[in-house]
Amino acid sequence: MAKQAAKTAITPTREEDYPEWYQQVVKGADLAENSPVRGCMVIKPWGWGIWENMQRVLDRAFKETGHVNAYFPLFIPLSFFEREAQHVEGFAKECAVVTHHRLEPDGEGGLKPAGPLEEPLVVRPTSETIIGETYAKWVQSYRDLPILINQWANVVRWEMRPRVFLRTAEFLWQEGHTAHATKEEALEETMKMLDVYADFAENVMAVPVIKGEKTPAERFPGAVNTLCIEAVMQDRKALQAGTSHFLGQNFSKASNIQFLNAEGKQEFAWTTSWGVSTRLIGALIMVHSDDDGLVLPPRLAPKHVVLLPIYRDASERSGVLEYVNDLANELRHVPYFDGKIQVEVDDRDIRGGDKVWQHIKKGVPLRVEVGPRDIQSNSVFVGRRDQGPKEKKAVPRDEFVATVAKTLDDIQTSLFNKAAALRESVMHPVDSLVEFEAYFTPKNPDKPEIHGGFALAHWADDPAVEEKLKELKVTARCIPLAGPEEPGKCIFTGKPSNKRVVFAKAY
RNA sequence: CGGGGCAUAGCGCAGUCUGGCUAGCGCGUCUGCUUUGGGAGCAGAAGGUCCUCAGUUCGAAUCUGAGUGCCCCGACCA
Repeated sequence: MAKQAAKTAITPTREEDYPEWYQQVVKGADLAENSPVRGCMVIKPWGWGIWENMQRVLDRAFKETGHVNAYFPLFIPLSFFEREAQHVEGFAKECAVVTHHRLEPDGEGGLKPAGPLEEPLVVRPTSETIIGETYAKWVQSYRDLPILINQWANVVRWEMRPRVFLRTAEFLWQEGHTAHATKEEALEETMKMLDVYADFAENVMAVPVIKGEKTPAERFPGAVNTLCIEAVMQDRKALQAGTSHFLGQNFSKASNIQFLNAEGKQEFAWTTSWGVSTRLIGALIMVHSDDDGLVLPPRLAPKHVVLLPIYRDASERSGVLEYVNDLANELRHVPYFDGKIQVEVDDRDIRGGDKVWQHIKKGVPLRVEVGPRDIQSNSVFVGRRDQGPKEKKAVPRDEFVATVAKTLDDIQTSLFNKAAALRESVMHPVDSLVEFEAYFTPKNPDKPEIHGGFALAHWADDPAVEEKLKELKVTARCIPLAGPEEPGKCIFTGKPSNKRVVFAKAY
């Protein structure tokens, strides 16, 4: 007797234990695993495939907006790092520092660090300082500007509470660093890249975002202004999915990026920086996935279609495989998004049900079963990942091939719409502190249930507000750019306010 | 950095209190056979410095001491 099949592929469900569900989705989809180094993860091929797709699409967007790629060192001399006071304050506590350059026997069979460095090296938590130092050498005249460079790199921030993809000690990202002759141009760049991110999140990740400006307390250390995109996860918490910083002249003064303008006067350049990281994969998981595992938007899925040959014995096998391989080859020529349909034929010798569930847990958008019966009727049996695992239907083979790209677009759209509906359902105007507190207080404080959401409330920049927010474990996510001007009173201090701010618990 | 807990097979655990046969169990892994349109069954196999070091003892996974690592709660997290 087969044992009772679990109702969902992932246990626990989102409702039962959201953080644990997240970890099980990552495991079930074979995206990544924890490594022997605390806080550092091994990204496995399926997870890496998603990141590669993100990189490809973003990289093209950066090139289309006039940027080029380059690479700067992993190590930053401590003295560079010290130059921008705010920057130091923000990052000092999470820096890994290299102090030695050699190992030697410790006399007990092991090794110990030897050869102390004259100046310690900080493993980059971000590269403003080292890139600023380099730009200072490159820039002499207004004719050398703008500099529009991006780099793909790893960075290290020694986090106390790591979580796979969402907060890891080492993570991968891209960081754009630009220098401009005028403030206006730098501001325009900051906004332009925010739009690139928002467009990517919505059209490629199928994740609706709120574009906004950070409050002073949440700003990047050393920035004049930080813009961000914020997304709603299924547990109603917020996740910052991308940031774009207007750095003013803070870093150019710290690194001495000066140029001679057209009037022959020395000026400091205006700089920006902007980045997104492997954290986006965490966002992808928490926005779309369900209790059966990962759900991938087709535009980022490493494979769009998995073909599952079904046969009983060797005599059936060759016929089915021939049919399936033929179908795979035809599909591989079908254009989709910015390339072709990616197809996997899974003929591994493992039990059928187990195999199908593996692909469900990995979030492959389309599963196609082909057995002797289907071949007889020249049709295929199709399951969509955005629908239930049992909702499958027979489709004539040629129709499937002709409509596969459109079907993937449908899935992409349905995922976006579902996420947009979720976001709408958790946006909530709040007009009093009492209401605010109630909104963000779980019924069960020991094991908080899914609660809260995105509270839109009037706000004033005041230390008392920070105090209250900390108590509730809520943060000001952003001042939405699109939010209407609306006179009101700060719900914390009673001070006048002309716009609502988004508040939420956050990752 | 403060408070608490844990350390035995890849993972989850029992055994420790009360020292004593060859250190077990579940899951997973591997192999074979039977199965396969929905998460299989049977048979077999591999896999352990019982965290480390020192001590007590005829004998230590078990008792004692020191060390190390990890987890949870706080602090911290642009």
